[in-house]
Amino acid sequence: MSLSIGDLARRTGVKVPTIRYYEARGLLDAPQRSAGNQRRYDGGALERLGFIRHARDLGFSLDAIAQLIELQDHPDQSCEAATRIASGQLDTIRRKIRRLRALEAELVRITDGCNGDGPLRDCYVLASLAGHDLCGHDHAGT
Amino acid sequence: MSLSIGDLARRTGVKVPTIRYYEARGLLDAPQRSAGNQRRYDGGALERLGFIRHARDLGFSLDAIAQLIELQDHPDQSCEAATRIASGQLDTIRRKIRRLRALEAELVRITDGCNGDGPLRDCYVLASLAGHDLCGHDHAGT
DNA sequence: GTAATCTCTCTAGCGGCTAGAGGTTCAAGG
DNA sequence: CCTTGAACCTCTAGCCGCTAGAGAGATTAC
Repeated sequence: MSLSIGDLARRTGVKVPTIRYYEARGLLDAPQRSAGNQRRYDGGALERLGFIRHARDLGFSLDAIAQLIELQDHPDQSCEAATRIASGQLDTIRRKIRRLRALEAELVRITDGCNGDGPLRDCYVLASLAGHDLCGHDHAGT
Repeated sequence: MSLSIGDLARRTGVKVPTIRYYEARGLLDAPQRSAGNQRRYDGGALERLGFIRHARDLGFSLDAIAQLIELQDHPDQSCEAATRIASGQLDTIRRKIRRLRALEAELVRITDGCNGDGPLRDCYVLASLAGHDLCGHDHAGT
């Protein structure tokens, strides 16, 4: 099997420049080249790129993915490190969700408080943004 | 009242380089300068920066904030535009929450499926990331 | 053989800051 | 009044994870 970068892109749903970017970042090995210097990929690259894509879809950072790939290459260790990375990612996502829910609540409060057709000088949206006094709780990020 | 950029930073919780950045982006008016070319702010700047900070905390983009400021400066119009921006932001946040919840569910499934002490070659975390077959649903972003 | 479509490398840009270099000004203490 | 040390100035570059575009060369289908 010999795939051009475009073939690989079509098969994995990862865009061509992104594939090159992953190579530059060290996530993908530099592949063989054709006589005319074009990249030619094999099944292994297809698999690895699929892995990367899937992990990206789940929100893992490229650094985390690099660590996971490193782990894959040493299959005799315990998988504890891999689960640790994954649960770290889960924590990150949960923190983001908590924060966004707080923002959602606050925004609902703000938009609901405004009837939407008065003049701007009385607009509850703008007033809420201007003064913390109308806001109540502290919604600084964590 | 005459505040240095550092005073302003302390009072609003916005860092000094960020204040200068906001000025360069046109969100803050260029303030008066001291004889030695240092920025000197008045109460209006304090208020506006508070507004920006609050809106940033709620996740508004700088562009959206620029629009809101523009609206503030024309207080005779209807406040419909302001509510529209705010509910757009609410939509954005809700979309993000939905997506993150899907990722959370998938990550829970993956980490729960792994006992955490087998060898990496059998690790359910890595296997799940490698193959979409273990994953089931499509969690592409929207 | 030629035209259409890839592909190559390189650079620059997005948002929203953050960090650092290298130099000037300010405010407080002696 | 003078010195110190903190704060300030401008400018450039870097972070993440791509994305877009220029200008040139390779490949493929007919």
